[in-house]
Amino acid sequence: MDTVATPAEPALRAHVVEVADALFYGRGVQAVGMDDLRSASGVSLKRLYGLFPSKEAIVLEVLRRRHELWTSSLAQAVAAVASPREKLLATYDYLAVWFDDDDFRGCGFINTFGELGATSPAVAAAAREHKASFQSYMASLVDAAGGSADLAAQLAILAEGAQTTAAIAGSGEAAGQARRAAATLIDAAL
Amino acid sequence: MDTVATPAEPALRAHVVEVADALFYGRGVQAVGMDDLRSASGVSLKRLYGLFPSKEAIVLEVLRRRHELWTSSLAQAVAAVASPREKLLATYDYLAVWFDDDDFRGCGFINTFGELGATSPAVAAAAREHKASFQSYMASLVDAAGGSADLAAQLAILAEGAQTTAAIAGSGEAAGQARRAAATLIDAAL
DNA sequence: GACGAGCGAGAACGATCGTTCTCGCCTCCC
DNA sequence: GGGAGGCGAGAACGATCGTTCTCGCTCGTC
Repeated sequence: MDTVATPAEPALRAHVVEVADALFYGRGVQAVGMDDLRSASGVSLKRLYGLFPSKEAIVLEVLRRRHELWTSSLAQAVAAVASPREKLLATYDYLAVWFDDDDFRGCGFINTFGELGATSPAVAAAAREHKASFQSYMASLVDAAGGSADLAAQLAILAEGAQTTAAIAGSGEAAGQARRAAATLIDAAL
Repeated sequence: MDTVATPAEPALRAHVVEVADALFYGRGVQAVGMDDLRSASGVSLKRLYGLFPSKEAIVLEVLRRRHELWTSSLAQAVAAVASPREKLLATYDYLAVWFDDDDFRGCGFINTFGELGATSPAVAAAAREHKASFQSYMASLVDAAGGSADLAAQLAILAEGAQTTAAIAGSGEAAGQARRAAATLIDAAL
């Protein structure tokens, strides 16, 4: 039977992607070599290239995982509160918790887009799809609250701005500022 | 006397920085080699390393120039209108014009921060100072309009969010959405 | 016209990258 | 127990990077 020493291929892929995510997010994609990924994951180069055809494929898989984690965590935070208005504001509370992580370094999609978006169409598309997904999620929440599509776009812009502001300034206070702005916009619109 | 063939050193530096800015902004810093900069600028490698001690020094000079251009262009757009409220909104009109540039690819500071912020403290500091400068400029405009510091932070976050949204989505409509949100926040606060 | 300083073009260099290959060892099956 | 297949460790490879060096030419000066 399988022992710890030989995990099934899907579990190994997941492990590699998780380690790669931490490395890429913390240092930038181009600053992490395949050998760094090998040491950090304990998976040999031969196996890495058996699991993934190239480094870019790993990058895309990392972005896919990050999108899923973000989406489900946000949905969980939204589900924890009751009213449509609270659900809208829950987004910014979720951001506040995230910003206070010690290793918070901004939105991984924005960072990777800035680094590789101009050279890798696949990376640019992944970032675009992630942001479009968030915008349409916000639109569904706003719709449930009786707001317009324009309000949804405005709330999404606030969330984007809070992420880059918190990342570059190195402080999490942008989450509270964005939350107060969102509350003002919501109350003015409804 | 000096002819076209031997421009003075400051003019040559300015030329190199301008060309480097276009290359770095369009493709990302790490995707542009010193040889690309040599071909694009027509300045030999030996001269490049006589003008600047390293590639990173050129990157920092590019960011410094970009900060000055952004700051003075924004001030000019703000000066063109009269009332304090209009001056606040002029920021977003300025963004709208910028977003419609064919080669708009987001905020150069955000992009460079995402690419090199984790590895180069100097780049991270340049991005931080640029954003802090913008925030304090917004704060002075808000103060002149009789608004609070929190309103200033909120308006700055809207501008940040519009930049990344426009960059990744590839469309400039975020400027108008951010402008309408800003108007709502201003009217609610004053 | 001879000479020396300075410059451009590009080779050279050492480092590093993504990717592949080699080799030795371990393990599993008959 | 013996042979074969698969794996890990790391060398190898070709490309590319930032940076420096070499060489030959051009020019200004006496």
